[in-house]
Amino acid sequence: MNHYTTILREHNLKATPQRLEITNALHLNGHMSIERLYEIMLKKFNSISLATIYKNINLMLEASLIQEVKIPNTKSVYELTKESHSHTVCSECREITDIDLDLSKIETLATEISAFKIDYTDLVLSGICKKCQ
Amino acid sequence: MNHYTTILREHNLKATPQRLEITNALHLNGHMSIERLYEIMLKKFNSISLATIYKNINLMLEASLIQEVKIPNTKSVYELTKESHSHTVCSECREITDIDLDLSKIETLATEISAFKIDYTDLVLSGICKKCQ
DNA sequence: CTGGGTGCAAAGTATTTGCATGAAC
DNA sequence: GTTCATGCAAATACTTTGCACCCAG
Repeated sequence: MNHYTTILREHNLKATPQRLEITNALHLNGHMSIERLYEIMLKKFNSISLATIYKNINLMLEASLIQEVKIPNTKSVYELTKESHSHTVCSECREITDIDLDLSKIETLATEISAFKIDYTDLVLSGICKKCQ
Repeated sequence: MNHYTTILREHNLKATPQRLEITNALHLNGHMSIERLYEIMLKKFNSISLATIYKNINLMLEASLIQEVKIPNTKSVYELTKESHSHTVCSECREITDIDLDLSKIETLATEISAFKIDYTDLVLSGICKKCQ
């Protein structure tokens, strides 16, 4: 049985073909906007509704199965939840890429400066990727 | 003459009372959503239009007079442009605060790992602020 | 005075909701 | 069989646009 079938059911979400295709598309593409996801989904389900996409994205967000990524000057994209990581975004080709960076020093410093108790840290590096330089 | 009068004119924007009040409100409040800004502006201009807010926010963004800040689980807020800095957001009181952190080590590391040429870095720390702990 | 800005109304875009039908389990 | 998801249409929310009038410079 598909991995995401199990995960969906663990969150009391039925494993419909539409939902499995959302997880599949995110797995293959990494980061997708609602708009892009809709285009992809249309290829498999020619009468899928945007409402279905929105409803499922919201349910999956609540279940922490996926996460929203907010990038400057861009619509939000969504990704499957994985270990904490940062993102790069290329201003040329617009590609969004995961990058693993150790932020613990920064977080320690921030806590010392401000007595703020950090739950999670979002870091986005904007610039030009290797290919576009 | 008001500082922002000068800056607006330098960008070929007339220094109208509405625009000066936007800069003033941002100066006093730090970070504001469109909605909150509209509420504040209504106190001074009882017939101001949301369209005026949107038009001016967009013009000021183009002029780099202000910047959009994207925070997880929240509508975008805007702030007056200043030196690069990070933000904390409290999940309890929702307050957004500036914090100065030296990100150069992280940026150097990121460049080494990925050959990505960084133009700017956005860092948001989510958690609980001192007051709410 | 003149060009650009404002407020209003309408249009456009994005997202959510209600409901009848259909599919998952 | 029962519950919940889907797709459609309508409703709501958010943002932009067009235009007549007005004000900053």
